[in-house]
Amino acid sequence: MGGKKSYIQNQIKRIRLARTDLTQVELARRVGATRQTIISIEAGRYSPSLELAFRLSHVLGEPLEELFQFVPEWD
Amino acid sequence: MGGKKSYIQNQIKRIRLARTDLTQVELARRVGATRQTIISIEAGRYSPSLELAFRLSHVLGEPLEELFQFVPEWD
DNA sequence: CCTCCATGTAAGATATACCTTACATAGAAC
DNA sequence: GTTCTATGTAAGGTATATCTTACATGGAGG
Repeated sequence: MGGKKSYIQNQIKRIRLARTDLTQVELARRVGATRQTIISIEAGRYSPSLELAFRLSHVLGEPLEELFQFVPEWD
Repeated sequence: MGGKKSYIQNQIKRIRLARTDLTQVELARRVGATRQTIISIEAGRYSPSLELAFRLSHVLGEPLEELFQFVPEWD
C-alpha cells in the first residue's frame, strides 16, 4: 500500500484484561492463531488481517471499531 | 492463520456504484492503493488488510461492518 | 472505423502477516 | 529454592496482500 503514512492502534491487551480473564494462550487458541501473533499485535508490531480482526472482535465481544482505531494519514 | 475455514464477503463494488460515482481508478487513488488491488478485492480474490479496509470504509462513507461481513468458520 | 475509458486477466516482484521453535524472566505456589 | 504459568524476545520460514507492468475487451462518441 504505497502512499501516505498511517497506522492502527488497538485495545486488545487492555480489553482482554479488563473484560475477560483470558490469557494470551487462550485468546490465541480461540481465534485460531498462535501466541506469538497475539503478542505481536498487542505490542503493535503489526496490525492483524481483517479476518483475524473480526475474530478478535467476536471472541472479545467488542465491536471492531472499539478494538481498533485508524490513526489517519499525515503527509 | 491456521485452523478452521472462513472468509470475508465485501460489498465494495455494489456500494461504490450505488453510493458514489467513483471509478476503480479514482477509488484506488483516494485510498492510496492501485487499481489492481481494488479489482482483486472487489472480485473477492483476497480480503484487504485492516488498514486498507478502514480507508475504504472512510472513503466510501460506510461503516466497516457494512462493507465487510465475516462469514464464520465451519469445521 | 477509430479512439477513449472503464473494467478485466495474468505474471513476477516486494512487503508484511503469521507460524514454528527456542530461550529468557518475573511472580505465585508450594 | 524449585516448579509452574504467563509474558516477552528473536530468528527463520511460509502464506498472502499489494505493486508494477503488460495485454484484452466492450461500450460510448465522434
